[in-house]
Amino acid sequence: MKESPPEISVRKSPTQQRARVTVDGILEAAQLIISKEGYDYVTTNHIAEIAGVSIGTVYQYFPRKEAIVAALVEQLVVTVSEPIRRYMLESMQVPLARCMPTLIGMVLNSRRQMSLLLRRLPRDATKLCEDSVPFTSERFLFKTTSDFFKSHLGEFRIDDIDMAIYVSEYLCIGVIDGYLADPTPKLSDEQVVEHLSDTILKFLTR
Amino acid sequence: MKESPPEISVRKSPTQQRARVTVDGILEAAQLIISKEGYDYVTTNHIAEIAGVSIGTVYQYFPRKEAIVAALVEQLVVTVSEPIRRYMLESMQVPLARCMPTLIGMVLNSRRQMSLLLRRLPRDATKLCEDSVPFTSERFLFKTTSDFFKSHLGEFRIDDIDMAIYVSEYLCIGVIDGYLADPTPKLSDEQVVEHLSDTILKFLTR
Amino acid sequence: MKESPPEISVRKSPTQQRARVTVDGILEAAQLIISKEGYDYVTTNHIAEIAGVSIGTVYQYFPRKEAIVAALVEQLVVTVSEPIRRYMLESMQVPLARCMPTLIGMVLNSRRQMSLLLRRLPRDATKLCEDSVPFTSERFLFKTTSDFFKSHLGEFRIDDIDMAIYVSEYLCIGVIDGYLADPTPKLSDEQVVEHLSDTILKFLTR
Amino acid sequence: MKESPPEISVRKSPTQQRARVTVDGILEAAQLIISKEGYDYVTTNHIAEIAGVSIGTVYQYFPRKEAIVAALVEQLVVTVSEPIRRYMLESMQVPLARCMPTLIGMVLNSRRQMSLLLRRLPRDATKLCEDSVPFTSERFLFKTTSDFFKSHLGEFRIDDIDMAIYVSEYLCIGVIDGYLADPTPKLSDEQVVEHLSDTILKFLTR
DNA sequence: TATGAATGAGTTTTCATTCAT
DNA sequence: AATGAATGAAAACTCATTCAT
Repeated sequence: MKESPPEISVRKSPTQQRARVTVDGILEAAQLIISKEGYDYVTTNHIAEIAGVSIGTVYQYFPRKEAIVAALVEQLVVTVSEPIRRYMLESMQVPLARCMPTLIGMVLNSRRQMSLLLRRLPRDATKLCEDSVPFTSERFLFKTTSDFFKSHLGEFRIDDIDMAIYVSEYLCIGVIDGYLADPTPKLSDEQVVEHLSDTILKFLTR
Repeated sequence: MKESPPEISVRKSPTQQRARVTVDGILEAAQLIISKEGYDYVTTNHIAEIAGVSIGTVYQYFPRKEAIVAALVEQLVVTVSEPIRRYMLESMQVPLARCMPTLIGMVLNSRRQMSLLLRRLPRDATKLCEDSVPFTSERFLFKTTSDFFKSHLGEFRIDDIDMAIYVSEYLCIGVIDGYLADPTPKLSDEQVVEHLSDTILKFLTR
Repeated sequence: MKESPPEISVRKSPTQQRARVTVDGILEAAQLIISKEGYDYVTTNHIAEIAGVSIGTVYQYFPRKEAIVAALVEQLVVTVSEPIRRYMLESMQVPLARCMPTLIGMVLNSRRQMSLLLRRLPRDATKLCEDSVPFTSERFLFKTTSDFFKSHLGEFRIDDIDMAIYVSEYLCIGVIDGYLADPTPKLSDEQVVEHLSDTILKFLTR
Repeated sequence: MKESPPEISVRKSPTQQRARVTVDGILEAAQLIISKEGYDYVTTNHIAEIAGVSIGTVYQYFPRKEAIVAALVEQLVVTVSEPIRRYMLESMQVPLARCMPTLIGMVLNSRRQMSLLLRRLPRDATKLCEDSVPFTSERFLFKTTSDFFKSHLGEFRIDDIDMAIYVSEYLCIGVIDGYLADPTPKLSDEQVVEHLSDTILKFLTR
C-alpha cells in the first residue's frame, strides 16, 4: 500500500543544491507566516521577503501562490502522518483494546501539529485543491484508518462494517479536532485519549 | 440564562421601516454571494450590486465589510439554534435516553443549515471576531448544551461532570460536523443520529 | 444602412457628467501616449497618470487595458470614416469619373488620420479584437466602398463584378497606405490621388 | 548592385560549427514561437526553452531580445527576396509585358512567405530597428524593384520616371499585401497576378 | 562555452473605503 | 438617506537580464 510520491507542482525542479535550499527557504517562510501572522498575511512578496529571496525566485519554483501553501500542506501531512501509518502496519495483529489508546494518542499528536498550520487555512480552499494533487491532507488519515480497521474485522460486534468504520473515524477526528479547537479546554490530553479510546471500543465491540 | 440580545454594531440604527428593508437586503445579498459564489467573491461593491443599493448605502449601515458577515453569522446562529434551545428547556425533566435522539437530530439539522454558510468562511476569522462581540457562532451550541446536560446530572455514572459534558459536546459536534463535511458519506442521517445518541448515552451512563 | 451604435465595453456607463469627463480624459491620455510615445508605453498606470486620475478610476470604466485602446480605435474609425460614408451616399448617381478623385482624396485624408493611431498598434492585435465588437476598424472602409461601387455597376466593363470591387479596394487602400507608410515619399498627395483615380478608373472601365 | 552582406550584430561570432547550430536553433525557436503562438509569447526564456538551450546561451549570441527577432527578419527577407533579385537581373532586357506576370507572381509568393512572420510583428518596431541596421525588411523589395524598372525606362510613356516607379511599387506591394491580409479573399492568386500585371503595365505604358 | 539560479523593476488588477453631491 | 465617482495601497505575477559556477 505504497503512497504515490509526494510530488508537488513546481515550475522548475531544483537540480542544483543551491536551488533546493532556496525552495526549502520559501516553504519555511510560508510556514512561518501562516503560523505566526495568519493566512491573511501570506502574500508572495512577503514570503519572498521573509525567505530572503527576490519575488522572481519564488515564481521560478512555484507557478502561483496557492502552490506554495499546497506544497507545505502536502509536506506536513505526509511527515506528521507517517508515524501513525507505521504504527498501524505494525499493529495489524494486535487486539484493538491494546493498541487503541496508543493509536488515539498518536492521532492527537499528529492533529495538533497539523492544526497549527491547517486551522489557519481557508476552510473552503478551492484554489489550494487545484495545486495539491488530490489534496490528500484531510483525507489522508481517514483512508489509513480505514485500512487499519479492516484488519480488525474479527473483533467487531457490528453488522455493517463500513458504517462502523465511518462512525469511528468521525468520532476520533471529530472529538480530537473539537478538543484542539477549543480555546479553553477543561480536559488533559490523557483524559481525552482515555475516554475516546474507551468510547470507540465500546461502540465497535458491542 | 438568557442570551444577550443579538444586537449588531451598526452605524445607524434603522429606525425607519425603509432602512430595515435596506439592511435586510444587504444581508441577504451577502448570504447569497457566500453560498452561491464563495467567500472570495464577497466584496463590498459586489454586495451593494447584488443588493441593488449603492456602495455608499452599505457603508451607512455597516462600518466595515466584516461587520456584514458578522451580522449574518450572528443572525444565522441565533435563528438556527433557537429551536434547540427551546427543546432543551422543555426537556429538562425528560430522561436523557428519551430525548437524546430528538436532540441529536435537531443538532444535525441545525449544523447542516449553518454549514452552508459557515463552511465558506475563513477558519481563522480574526477580523470577524472583532465585529461580533464574542463571535458566539461556534460557542453558542456548546454553552446551551452545557446547560441542558447540567439538568440531567442525576443520570450520570461519571464522577467528573465537567469532563463528561465536554467529551459529550466534542462527540456530538465533532461527529456531526465530520459527517456533514464528508463529501461522500456512506451513512444516512438516521444512522448517524442513532449511533451518536447511543454512543453518547453509553459514555455518559456507564 | 444604419451602423450599430458605437457601443464600447465599459464596466460602468458614466451616468454623471463628471464621469463622462473622466472617461474622455482617459481616452485622450491613451491617445496621447500612443501617438507621442508609442504603444510600448501604454500601461494602465501611465494612462491614469497622464489622465490625472487614479488607477482605480481607470478600472472603474474599463475592464482591462485592451478595452481602452479598443474604445479609442472604435471612436477613431467611426469619426474619420463618417465623411466618406456621407459623400458616397450623396454620389451614388454621380459618374465614377467625376467623383473618384474627390473620393480618393477623402480616403487619403482618412487613412492619414487613422495611421497616426493605427500604425502604432500591434499588427496582430488578438486581445484588442476581443474588446471591440467585431473590430470594425480595418474592415469598415472596405464594406462601405463595396456598397458604393455596387451602385455604379452600369459603368463597368468588367464581367466579374465582385472581383473588380476587390481589386479596386486593394488598389485604393494598398497604394494609399503604402504611400503613407513610406517615410520618404517622392510624391505629393495630389499626384497620388490623380494617378490612383486614373488607374482605378482605367481598371474598372476597360 | 550587390547588397551588403546580411551581417547581424552578434555578441560572439560563431566560428565553430557547434555554435552555428546553436544560433540556428535559437532563431528557429523564435520563428516557431512567433508563427505558432504569436509575438506576445516571444520571451527570451521561452525561446531558450524551445531551442533546448539555457537562457545564458541565448545571451552569449544575442545582446538583447530584439536582436533575435531582427536577425530572423533579416534572414527571412534575404532568403525570400533572392529569387526575385536573380529573376530581375536576368530580365533586364526582356520587355516588361513579357516578364511582368512572372515577376508579380514571384513577388506574391515572396510576400506570402514573409507575411507569415512579418504580420505577427509589432507594426511600430522601434526597438527592432535599432538592431537590424536599417531594418531592410520592408525597404528591400522597393529598392530592388526600383533598379529593375530603371532598366526598362525605354518602354515608359510617362514623363516623371521616379513618380512612375513609386506608384508602381505602391500598386504592386499594396495590392498584394492587401490581398494577403484579407482573411476572406474572393480572388485566386492567378486573378490577382493577371489584373495587377495588367494594371501596372497600363499605368506605365500609357 | 554553457548553465541555470537569481534578480527586481515594472505591469496588471482588485477592493475597501471616503466624500462631495 | 442615498448615490456613485474617485481613491490608492497593495497584491499577484512577468520577464529581460546578469553572473557565479
